[in-house]
Amino acid sequence: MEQQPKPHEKPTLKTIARLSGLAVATVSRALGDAPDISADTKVKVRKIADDIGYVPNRAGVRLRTGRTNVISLILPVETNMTNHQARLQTTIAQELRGTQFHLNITPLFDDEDPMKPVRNVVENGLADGIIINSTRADDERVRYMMDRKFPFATHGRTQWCQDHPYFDFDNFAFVRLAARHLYDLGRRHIKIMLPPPGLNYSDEMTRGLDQAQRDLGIPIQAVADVHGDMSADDIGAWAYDFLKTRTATDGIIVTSPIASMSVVDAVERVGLTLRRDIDLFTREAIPFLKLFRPQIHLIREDVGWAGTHLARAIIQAIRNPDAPPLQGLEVPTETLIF
Amino acid sequence: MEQQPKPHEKPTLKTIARLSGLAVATVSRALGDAPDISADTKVKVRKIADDIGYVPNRAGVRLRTGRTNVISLILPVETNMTNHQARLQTTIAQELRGTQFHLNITPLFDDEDPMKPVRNVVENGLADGIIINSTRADDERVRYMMDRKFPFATHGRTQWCQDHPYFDFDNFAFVRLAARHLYDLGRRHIKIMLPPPGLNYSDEMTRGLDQAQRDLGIPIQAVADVHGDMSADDIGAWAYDFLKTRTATDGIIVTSPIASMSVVDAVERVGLTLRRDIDLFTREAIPFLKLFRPQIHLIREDVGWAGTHLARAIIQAIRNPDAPPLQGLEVPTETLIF
DNA sequence: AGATGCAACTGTAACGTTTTAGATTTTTCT
DNA sequence: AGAAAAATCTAAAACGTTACAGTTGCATCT
Repeated sequence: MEQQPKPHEKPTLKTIARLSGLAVATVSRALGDAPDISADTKVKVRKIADDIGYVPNRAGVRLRTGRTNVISLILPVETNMTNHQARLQTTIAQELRGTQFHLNITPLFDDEDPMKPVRNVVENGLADGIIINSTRADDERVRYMMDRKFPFATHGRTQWCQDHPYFDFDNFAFVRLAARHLYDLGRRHIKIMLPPPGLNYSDEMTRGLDQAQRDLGIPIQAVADVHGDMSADDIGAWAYDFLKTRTATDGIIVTSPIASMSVVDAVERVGLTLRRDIDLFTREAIPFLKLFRPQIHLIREDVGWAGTHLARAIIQAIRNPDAPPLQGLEVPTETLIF
Repeated sequence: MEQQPKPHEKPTLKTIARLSGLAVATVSRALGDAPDISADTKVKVRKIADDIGYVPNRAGVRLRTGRTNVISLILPVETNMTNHQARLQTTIAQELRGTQFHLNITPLFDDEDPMKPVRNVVENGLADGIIINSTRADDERVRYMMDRKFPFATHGRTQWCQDHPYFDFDNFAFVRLAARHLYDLGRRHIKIMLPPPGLNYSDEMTRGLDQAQRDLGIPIQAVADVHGDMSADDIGAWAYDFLKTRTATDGIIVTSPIASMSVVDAVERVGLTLRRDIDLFTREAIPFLKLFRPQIHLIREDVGWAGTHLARAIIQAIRNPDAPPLQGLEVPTETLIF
């Protein structure tokens, strides 16, 4: 056991072994809290490790165990850049602080198969877990990862979501609430602009729409030819044409803040006045629409919660695959309407 | 050389060696295009590698060479969540597509030393290169990385920036342009809200401010007690008080879109009218202020360019450390005013 | 013929870690 | 005291890669 003030290089298990007089294997097992190492030794090794600032070499661990200590967040590169995204990432990263996990951003481009990044990560062992969003009810990526028992969490639900970790905003409830709100304001000619079809939350909103029509006994029309993730300009142009020809519309439900701004702009361009002639209901993650037009009715979505939850969920899925999956649903209520 | 249809496992160099009848070392060197391998062999090896879908094991490479093939983007967790951030990341990721590099997000929290993540990455070899932003003129992180010859690129300049890769928006020019624009509109009582002091771009703006005062021969006051990264509510409250008491103000220059919205809100609350009583000049990365109030004067900042440039710059710095550093400056011009 | 040079390849070691099987010491039991 | 059992530690191998020092076979030179 040489208590030499070691040379100036990155400490490894070997360094601790030399310093403590123990074998490398013993040091490894001591730090890993293995049952066949004495308490004394564990304390001693831990002490030395802390003193010299030992940090396990990721490549070594990864090569030996296959564990990467990386979580991969797969993000569609959206045309409508939302601050949504930034906030989600930030909170995930925040929640990962203090854990061994690093956050890796894997972009998903419009022009490529959504399966590609997933397959890449799974097959090449690029991460211990994956977070995806923009789920479909029958999501191929989810099926793929479930089949292979690869840890993942989804932002948005799927048809199998009782069996996997997820976080979702309750868009079914959102639409019902929005419709009810507009109805209570006396609106009877309500339209809704849905997100791109095929996505699970679009389906949810359609369900919410059907339910709302039954609840209220009035028809609510989903507008065709346009959806919430088109460019602001396209939405604006469409909304202008639409409002110009369908003057009966007195209420409109919109999914995204950017789309809302375009719609409001169109409303004003055709000469209508918010709250007097027409009411608009939407939701937002980052509060700023209030400044834009205080007349907009809106519900707050807590994306921070989503990020925190997803981070916890994926860690749980990695560390404890047999535990019940962590699931969360943000249900908008009357009290969240501003 | 067994041309056996290999078992169903991840192909490695060993697999190719078995298939080709060559030694593992030869295969490695062939794929690495080493000079002492015959062209025939290189072709043969490459063919087999492609056929069986060989992808180098990152942990193996990393352990052996120390190269991580990771680029770390260190992002301050800002209170004012900007879509700026999201866009920057996306374009960096986009530019990294097709390279061997993965993008790692390392958050920098308000409550921690900005040196911490940098030191962590450098000392533990967590990445091959680092991208940072929110630079100071005398930035400790930059000094640290230059001393250690660790590849990095900065979003924002420093006092040493002729010697390292960077991308920056020319805030000096921005302020001059903004002031000139307001001056040409007849404004003579101009105020400016600066970003937090200490940051390099804040210094740049102060320089631009001084220059503008000399250019135009009028005083332009930097407002105290408030700066561009405070919360929207705080800025709004401050702006309200300010405008209530200093009615002489007829022009104001603001750095961020969110701050602009708050200021506009305050302007309207005190009963002033944009363009008639007061003009506001700002800049934005994602176009939406035009929808908010078309009366705002604004310049477009191309964050996409920033991301693309920074990605290229860091790759160059990693692959070719002795080449002159890639540097870019986005200079706002009259033609970019909308 | 023997030496020299060269082109093309190979064997071995090492990066840092964990696992496995085994070795050594200590304790407990009779 | 001696044997069995338990506690504690260690040596070696392996993960996939690349650098280094050879080795082999063959052509060229003197």
